[in-house]
Amino acid sequence: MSITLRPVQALRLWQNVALAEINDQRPDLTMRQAAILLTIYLDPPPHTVRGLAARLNVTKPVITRALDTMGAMKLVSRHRDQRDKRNVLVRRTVEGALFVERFGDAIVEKARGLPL
Amino acid sequence: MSITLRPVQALRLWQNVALAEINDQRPDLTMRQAAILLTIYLDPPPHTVRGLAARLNVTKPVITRALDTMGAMKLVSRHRDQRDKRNVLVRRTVEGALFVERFGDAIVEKARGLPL
DNA sequence: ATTGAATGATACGGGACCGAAACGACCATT
DNA sequence: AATGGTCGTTTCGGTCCCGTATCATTCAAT
Repeated sequence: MSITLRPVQALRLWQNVALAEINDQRPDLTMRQAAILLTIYLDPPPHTVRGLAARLNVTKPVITRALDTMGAMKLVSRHRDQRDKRNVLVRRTVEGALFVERFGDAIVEKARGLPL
Repeated sequence: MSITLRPVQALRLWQNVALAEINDQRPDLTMRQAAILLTIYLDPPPHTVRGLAARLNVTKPVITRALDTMGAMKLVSRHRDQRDKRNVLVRRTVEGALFVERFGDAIVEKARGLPL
């Protein structure tokens, strides 16, 4: 068994989530920022700039800038790797975990309300 | 009965769709643009700038600019309302319909591949 | 110690978006 | 015809993002 969605339901779901996100106070993340954030919170650590860039298939400055922005939002934090000081380890934060959790709940809620 | 998703599944779904969108050639839409496009294709016409602005709870320039961008991408088209020439009617395009259809299919596909 | 590779950050020019305000075209009422 | 309201667009100043190229730091191998 797997999650079954019809295309029109999928689109309606995306629309409803997008509408909800837009109307929240929080400045909305770009698609790339969202992908980075979710990767940090869903994929197993450690997460480095280079690793994230490879995972998303984007350049490193994209990751650096996204971490700047989301770091200012307190959604992620950066730490130098003490074993190899070239590396930066990206870590989760309490605020970030809460944000991701709320986001997941919002999607679930919109999915529940979908017409069949 | 309704669509049932667990939060972690919802997040994984969003991540996978975002990752797929980023790696497609197509320049990705902002959250607002996506909401506008989906509203045009899912909600019943006619669609006006003012109506879309009210639906999304954003200002009119946001709609105008999004229509500029997505019009250049051929995802939507604009037409003056001949009955009231102040209005602009936003219409679907073949390319836009195809884009939305593909997007829906992509979400469905990612949902199907979700671990339980 | 020196060299070369690897990592992440930064500089630069260009483009897109935002909110607020002003604008032109159009309609409806008088 | 004049007036006030409605609709969509444009302008303004500012911020953020992008891709490319370059930079400083650190590591590893000589």
